[in-house]
Amino acid sequence: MPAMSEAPESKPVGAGRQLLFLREEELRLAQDLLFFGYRDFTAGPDAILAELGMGRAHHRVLHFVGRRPGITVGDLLAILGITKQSLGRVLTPLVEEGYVTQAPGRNDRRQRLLSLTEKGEAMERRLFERQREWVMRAYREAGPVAVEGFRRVMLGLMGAEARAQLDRAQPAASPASPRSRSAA
Amino acid sequence: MPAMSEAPESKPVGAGRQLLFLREEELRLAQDLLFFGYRDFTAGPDAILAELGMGRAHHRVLHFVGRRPGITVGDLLAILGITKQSLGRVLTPLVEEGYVTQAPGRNDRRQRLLSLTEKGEAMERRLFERQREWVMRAYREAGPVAVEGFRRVMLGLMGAEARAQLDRAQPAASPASPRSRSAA
DNA sequence: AAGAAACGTCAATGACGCTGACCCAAAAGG
DNA sequence: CCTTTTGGGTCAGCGTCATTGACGTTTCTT
Repeated sequence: MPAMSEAPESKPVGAGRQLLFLREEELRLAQDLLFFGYRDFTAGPDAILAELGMGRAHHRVLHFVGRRPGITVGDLLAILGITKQSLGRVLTPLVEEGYVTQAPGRNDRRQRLLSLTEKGEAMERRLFERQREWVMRAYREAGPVAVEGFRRVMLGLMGAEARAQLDRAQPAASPASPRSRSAA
Repeated sequence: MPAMSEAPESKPVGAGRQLLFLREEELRLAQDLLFFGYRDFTAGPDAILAELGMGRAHHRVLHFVGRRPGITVGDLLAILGITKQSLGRVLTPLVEEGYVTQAPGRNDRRQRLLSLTEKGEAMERRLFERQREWVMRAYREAGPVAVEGFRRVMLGLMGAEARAQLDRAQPAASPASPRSRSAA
C-alpha cells in the first residue's frame, strides 16, 4: 500500500517504483474527484427536485427527452440503461402530471414518442439553470484548455456503448461537424 | 471554445445569442459526460461488489478507510456526507465480516478508529485495480494535458466543503507540492 | 394467421439514503 | 462529584431508484 512518507526529499527510490506510486496516487485522486465532483454536481437539481417530490431519475428523463424531442421509449431506455419497469415508475407520473407528452409514432403506431410539454420544458430549464451556474463556475475557474481536457477524459471514462448513446443523444447540432475537435 | 460551424440555417442571430447557445450546448454536453462517465466509471467495481452482496457504499467506506487508516467514525461521516445510520448499515457488516477493524482511540477512548484488515485491503485493492485500468485507459487516451484539465474542472465542480474534505482525505503525500503539474 | 416487437403493468426484492427516538460510555466542565 | 456534552451505536419506519419475473395489449412483419 501507499508506502508514502518515503522520499519527500530526493531519496534514491527506484524510478519505476516512484512512478508507480505517483500513478497510484493519481488514480486514487481521480476516484476522489469523481466522487465529490459528481455528488456536488447533482446536489443543486436534487434540492429542487426534492421539493417537488421528484428525484434524480426524473431529471434524467426530462433532460434526455428535452434533448431529443420525439424520442421513443425504447431509445430512452437504451440511453438511460435501466429497465422498462424502472423507467415506468418515473415516466408515468411525469406524464400524468403534465411534464411529458406521449404521441403515437407516425410510422409505427406502437411507439409512444415522448416530448416535453411547456410545463416540462420550464421544469427542465429550471433544473438546468441551477446546474449551469455550477458548471460555468468550474469552467471559468479552470479555463478553456482545462475544459477541453475534462471533456476528453470524461469521454474516455465512458464505455464505447455510452459513447454511441451520447452521439444519439446529441441533438443534430451543426450538420457537417459532429465533433468539434478544435480547442484540444 | 468549440466554434462549431455557423448557424445551420444562416439566420441573423445576434452574436450574443449565438454565444449563449454555444454555452448552453456545452453545458448540456457536460451534463451528459458526467452522467455517462460516472456511470461507467463505477460499473467495474459495482460488478465485483454485486457478487459479494455489497454495493457502492461499501466500496466508498473501504476506499476512504484505506486512504486514512485510523480515521474516526465521525470524520468518515463528514467525508461521506451521510448519516450515522446509513453508515452503520454498511459499516457494521464490513466489521462483522472482517474487512474493517475498530480500535479505541488512545486519547479519546470513545472513538472507534477504523482501519482495513488484510482482507479489507485485499478487497479494496481488487476494486481499485479494476477502476485503475479503466481510468488509466482514459488518461492515456486523453494525454497529460487533458488529465490536468480534468482535475481542475472536477475540483471546480466540488463545493468548498468537499474540497476541504478532499484535503483531509489526502494522505499526507509530498509535503510541498500538493499538485503534480506533470501528470500522467 | 403466427410471431415478434413496442409498450405497459403487477408483484416482490434489494441497495442506499433519511428522520426520529433512544441508549451507552467516556470526556468535560462547573 | 455530578451534570452535560460528545462519539458512537441501534431500533423502527419511510422514500427513491433499480432489479427480475411474468403477463397483457396493440401493432407491425412475415
